[in-house]
Amino acid sequence: MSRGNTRVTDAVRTEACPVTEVLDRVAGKWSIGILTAAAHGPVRFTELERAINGISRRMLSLNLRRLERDGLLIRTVHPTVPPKVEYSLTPMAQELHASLTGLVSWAERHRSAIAEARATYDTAAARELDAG
Amino acid sequence: MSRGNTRVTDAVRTEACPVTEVLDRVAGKWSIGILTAAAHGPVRFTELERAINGISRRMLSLNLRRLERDGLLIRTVHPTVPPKVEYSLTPMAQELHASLTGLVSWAERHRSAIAEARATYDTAAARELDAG
DNA sequence: CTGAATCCTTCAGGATACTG
DNA sequence: CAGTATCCTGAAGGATTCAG
Repeated sequence: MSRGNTRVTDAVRTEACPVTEVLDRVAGKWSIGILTAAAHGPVRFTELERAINGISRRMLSLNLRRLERDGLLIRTVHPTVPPKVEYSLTPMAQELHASLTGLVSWAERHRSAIAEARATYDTAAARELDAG
Repeated sequence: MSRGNTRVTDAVRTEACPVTEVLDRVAGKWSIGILTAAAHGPVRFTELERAINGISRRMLSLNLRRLERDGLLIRTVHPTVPPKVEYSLTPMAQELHASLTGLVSWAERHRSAIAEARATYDTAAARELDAG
């Protein structure tokens, strides 16, 4: 999520708006996908890369670091050759994943309704352009 | 939800698509705040502007349009002078708001744990820099 | 295999000014 | 009151390359 030229520090912002703090954990194009992909046990880097359709190696790495930093992911390095690194959710993240499941469920249930609403809205706007 | 010997790849691909759609509706700095602020009945534009700390008039307007387009907000114009416009959640959005409440609750419960994890992570990184 | 480093583009979002 | 229009910045994210 872009914050533009906001001058407010993170500390002040999160204190003022806890809602934003939630979003920051889940924000970004890939966080939910990573959390979902890692929810059912230890997963290797390459497995995640293959599982999450369209993610770049860079973004996967960046997001894994951020999630690990926030205490949502456990990173386990097996000192073998070739290296083997596994990621899994912390208990805290497991809870988060449960909430996210609710979101996913909502999206599945209303996906077509949203598409329809959007189409209706757009045709209405187009008609106004014709009329005006 | 697949478990056990189901391969991660298959489990995630089927979820990753709606996941992206969810995120698109909730993405952005203000969507959750707007949905939360409008959840308890019709709210006027200026009321939202005051309720949501730090939002600009432009972003409020843009997000209201987007939410309305997706069928999450109802926009009611009262042809009075001065103009009066009220926003309220559609039933679909009410359900979404229920899920979002879970997210907010999660954030409140684990906020300090996240801050602590972050501090630990950062000090560990700093120590490695010193050692190296 | 698991990354980190670098460069580059896109776009959300802030500041500001204007309008019915 | 409830917006729209314009300009601009900074962060997200993609592509590519290098490394342990």
